[in-house]
Amino acid sequence: MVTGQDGSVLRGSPYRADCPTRRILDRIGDRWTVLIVGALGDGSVRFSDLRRRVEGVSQKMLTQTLRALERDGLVQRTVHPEVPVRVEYSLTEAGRTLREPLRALEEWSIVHLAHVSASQQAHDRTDRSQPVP
Amino acid sequence: MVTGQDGSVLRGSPYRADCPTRRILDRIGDRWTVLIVGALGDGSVRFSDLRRRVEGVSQKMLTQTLRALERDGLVQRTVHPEVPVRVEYSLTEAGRTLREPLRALEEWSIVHLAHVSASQQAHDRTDRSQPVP
DNA sequence: CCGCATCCACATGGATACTG
DNA sequence: CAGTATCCATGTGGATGCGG
Repeated sequence: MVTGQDGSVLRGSPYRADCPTRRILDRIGDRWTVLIVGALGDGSVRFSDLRRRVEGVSQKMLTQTLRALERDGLVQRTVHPEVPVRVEYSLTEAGRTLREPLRALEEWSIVHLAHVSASQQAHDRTDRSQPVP
Repeated sequence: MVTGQDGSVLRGSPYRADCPTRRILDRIGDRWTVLIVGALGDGSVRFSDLRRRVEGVSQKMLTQTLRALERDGLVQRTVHPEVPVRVEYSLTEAGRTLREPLRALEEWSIVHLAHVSASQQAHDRTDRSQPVP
């Protein structure tokens, strides 16, 4: 929606369906993608291990997220046709590059979480009429 | 993420409600936060301007997101009690620091979007049975 | 073991109408 | 202008059961 031909940010619309940032955020902005990318790390992890590492994820969402990442060329899926089927996942080279900016965000989170939490509590104490969930 | 207090990656649970990354992602992972932070930039922007800059956002979501950011101490809200009320928003110092990791992510998006899109199309051509929404 | 299919609860967010 | 309040459509994601 809202597609402007000019690249102006202030005049034009920064919110466009084809905006790279928007596209990527729609991908990694979900509940699990970032955690899964983190959990994959450098190695090759099988499905059940992954499920244990990313505690709280349902197998539906794990599968779904992995499929999306695979489609995006960020995750490699390898099936070992053994007796009990073994499937391993690993980040592709492109996938590994995603870890950097993600780590930057993680850093920020760790550094600023205390400040953010303090702000929230101070704000909640100040304005009792808006208990913001 | 995936970092427990003990530093263990494989044993502990990376998914915990108090995980800093999880907390932050829950905040900025929504549809508008990142765009609004970007639209605020360095200056002071009034509500209606903001709404125009972040085209596509409803006033409900704009208000809601700004309130959350304000509560987090990332956005400063200033009311000018003039005839037609004028309200201006700007990033706090903490809020401005968020722009760096966000920019890193944006950079990544721009650099890798082509690759990701290509992967998607290749994947969709290869496997017609799973059109992955 | 890995994953798909189905049903369903809930949160997100858009449209609309009204206030100060 | 800058919200607040309400209703409602939709998407996300959890639970469960089945299949290869």
